[in-house]
Amino acid sequence: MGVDVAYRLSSDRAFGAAAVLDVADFSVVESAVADANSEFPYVPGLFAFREVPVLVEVLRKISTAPDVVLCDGNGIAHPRSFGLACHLGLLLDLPTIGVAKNPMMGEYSEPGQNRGDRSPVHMNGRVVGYVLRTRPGVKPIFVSPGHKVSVDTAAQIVLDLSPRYRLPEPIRAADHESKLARG
DNA sequence: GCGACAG
DNA sequence: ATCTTGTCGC
Repeated sequence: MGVDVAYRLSSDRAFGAAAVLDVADFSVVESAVADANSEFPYVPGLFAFREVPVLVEVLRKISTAPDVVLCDGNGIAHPRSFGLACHLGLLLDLPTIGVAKNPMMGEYSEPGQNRGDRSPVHMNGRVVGYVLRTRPGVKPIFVSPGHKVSVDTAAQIVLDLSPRYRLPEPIRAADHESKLARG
């Protein structure tokens, strides 16, 4: 499953979406959307307080039990080692993985140019995530565990769920749904 | 103190 | 993230 939130700046509303996919063919099995007023502003490090509320709402509408939830943002690769994916996972008691398009924390080196190439992201001498190349020659993504998933498993799952595009299919699907709901 | 800083 | 038109490429 993938989750994402789209905003309508002009009307101050947030549209959360969740999409459950079948790993066999990446088809969308179930999806749902929910909207709410965006209460909390975007503050780096406090991202969860902005998006978790509407995401919890939309997940209440999903009846399929997901194996893992991919979130737009970070997991433990966070200043307080507790990003959006950690909040959502602990709150719902579900395995979660953070998938960010840009780095926020940690030290890392540029991964190779081939699909699947990755470099560990270190924080205080610990590996908190991976910079993962999902498409050859394309900007890599930043993967870190949210809840109940190891660093290596998180990277492997995300790579497996990104067969064709830079971002994993579940997140692409959720992003699409949230934007449709936003109008 | 200064700079960096997911979406 | 959002606001926006066209444009280059498979």
